[in-house]
Amino acid sequence: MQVNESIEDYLEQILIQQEKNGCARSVDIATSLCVTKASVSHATKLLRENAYIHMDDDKCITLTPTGREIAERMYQRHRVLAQFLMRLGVAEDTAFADACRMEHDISAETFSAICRHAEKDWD
Amino acid sequence: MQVNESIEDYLEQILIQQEKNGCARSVDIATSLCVTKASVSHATKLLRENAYIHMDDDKCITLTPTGREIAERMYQRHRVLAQFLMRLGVAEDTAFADACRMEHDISAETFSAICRHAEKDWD
DNA sequence: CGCAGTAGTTAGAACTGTCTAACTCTGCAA
DNA sequence: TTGCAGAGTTAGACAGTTCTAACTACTGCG
Repeated sequence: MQVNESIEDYLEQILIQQEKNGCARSVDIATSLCVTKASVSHATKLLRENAYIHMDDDKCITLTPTGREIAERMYQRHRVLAQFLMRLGVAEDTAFADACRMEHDISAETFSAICRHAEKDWD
Repeated sequence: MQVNESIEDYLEQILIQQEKNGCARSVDIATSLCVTKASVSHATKLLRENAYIHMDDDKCITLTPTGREIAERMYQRHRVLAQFLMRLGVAEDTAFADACRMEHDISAETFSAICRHAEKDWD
């Protein structure tokens, strides 16, 4: 299995819920990502098989160190990109939505450059 | 057919070749996008069926007005985004490669904001 | 106890985008 | 004329992502 956009989104969402509630539930992931429970079940099966997540007996999902590494990279990108776009004058909702897609596409070099500028005031 | 990332890439590449040579050829599109001729053939079939491109008897591909509109939007985004990233300090090659993916992801609002800042000097 | 609601899984299908392999067609050169 | 090279197409396969529909399992209430 290769880690692609969809997989990164699942991992990031699991991180967010894990931080908030201690662990993530399939049904909440489905709601947040606007997909069906079946899609989540399919994705979590893959993620389990590849040791990105762990699911205990009561279906509580937590990230393994490997999964967490990817999830935190995505989550950090998401926040920094959104902040950066807002600094450029983009409305918060749009900034978060666009950041959610951009986070998968940019190279480490571009992300570094954006980090260097995300704190600045330009206007 | 919905216009997605892959379709946008084909249209943009056709525009670039059309500007350069008067029309585009499947084999050159394949080389530029690093896909097989079969993939191009499949894509151009869809693009023809949906009136985004026209292919004359000697296989010369040109954009219809509808196709051109999308292609020009993508090409403009590509150039502006790449310029913007270079202003942030990203190397040219990386800037163009990242811009090529980002161009599909950003909203009109974010693109406007980037346009407003692409010309500025920050450093 | 029985039933309803909630959570999760599985099977099967569809769609997209790509690939390889095999084919046609055309033009050119020995 | 023959045959090769280049360009394009078609068929069939595969992987990824999603869906619907039907299922199981658990919980809690009347």
